[in-house]
Amino acid sequence: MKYCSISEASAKFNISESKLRYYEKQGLLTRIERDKAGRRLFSEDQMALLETVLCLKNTHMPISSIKQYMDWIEEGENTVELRLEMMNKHKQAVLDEISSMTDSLKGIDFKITRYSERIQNRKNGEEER
Amino acid sequence: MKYCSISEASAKFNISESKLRYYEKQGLLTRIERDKAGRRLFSEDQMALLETVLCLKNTHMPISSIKQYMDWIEEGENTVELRLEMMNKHKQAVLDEISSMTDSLKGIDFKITRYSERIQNRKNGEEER
DNA sequence: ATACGACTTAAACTAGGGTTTAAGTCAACC
DNA sequence: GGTTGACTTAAACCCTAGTTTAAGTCGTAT
Repeated sequence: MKYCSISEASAKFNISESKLRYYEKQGLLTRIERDKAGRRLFSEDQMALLETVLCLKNTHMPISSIKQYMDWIEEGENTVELRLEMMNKHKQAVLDEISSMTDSLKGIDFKITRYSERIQNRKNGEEER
Repeated sequence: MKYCSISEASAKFNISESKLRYYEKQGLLTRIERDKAGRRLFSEDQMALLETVLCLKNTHMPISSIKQYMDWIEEGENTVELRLEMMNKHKQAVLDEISSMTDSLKGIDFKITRYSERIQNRKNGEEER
């Protein structure tokens, strides 16, 4: 099995090493092995789990909830229903947030249109002088 | 012209009164009038500006940037280009964020599918006993 | 006139999410 | 064998975005 150092993991996911250490400290990443010098070694499994953590982070799940989810993964097969329920709820929350952002974007687009018109009108006015 | 009290504004936009006060204190809402007892009165113009603030908030623009934008609105016509540029940049940032969230959502959907399968397989296994 | 509810303020406090710091270990090169 | 560079830790610090608190004002109903 291939292992990644913290710098490799950091590069692969484009996330700072300090964040990786922070996530481990917060319990988002567990069972990370160490070499004899005490350096973190990320197994392929760990890298997959990390990718999941980053998906959840990226969709604004709070660290405490991600921790709960990762704890359930650790706990094993009898938490699959809980995990499914959590992911379904989170999916809906993400869809809601995206739709709310898309809505607000319409207001922003309206501003862009109006400002462009104003600038254009000013230019036309100048020509007529 | 019709004026809204803070409680009406709060109800209309479904935002707490303390946030409205906070936004005013941070300079996101300016020139809010007061009645003789010192209570805030939101004009229709103010309500429109507030809606804009909430659009920007909702799309994760930091308070300091929203303040810059509102200051430019106060400053008048000669900041229209700056405002247009800011809105264009922000629009792109929002589109990027939405697309990144949509990407991460695929990972979440994959989990949902896999968990559903595992639960289904378990049920099938039970039937066969 | 007094009690009540809605309103006000500045300032302190909280939570979330990191980053930085201080002090130290290890191993490989010169 | 000593310096260098990558790594480690716990704890302190920082910023953003609010919420809460303490103290007080106003005006209407009783």
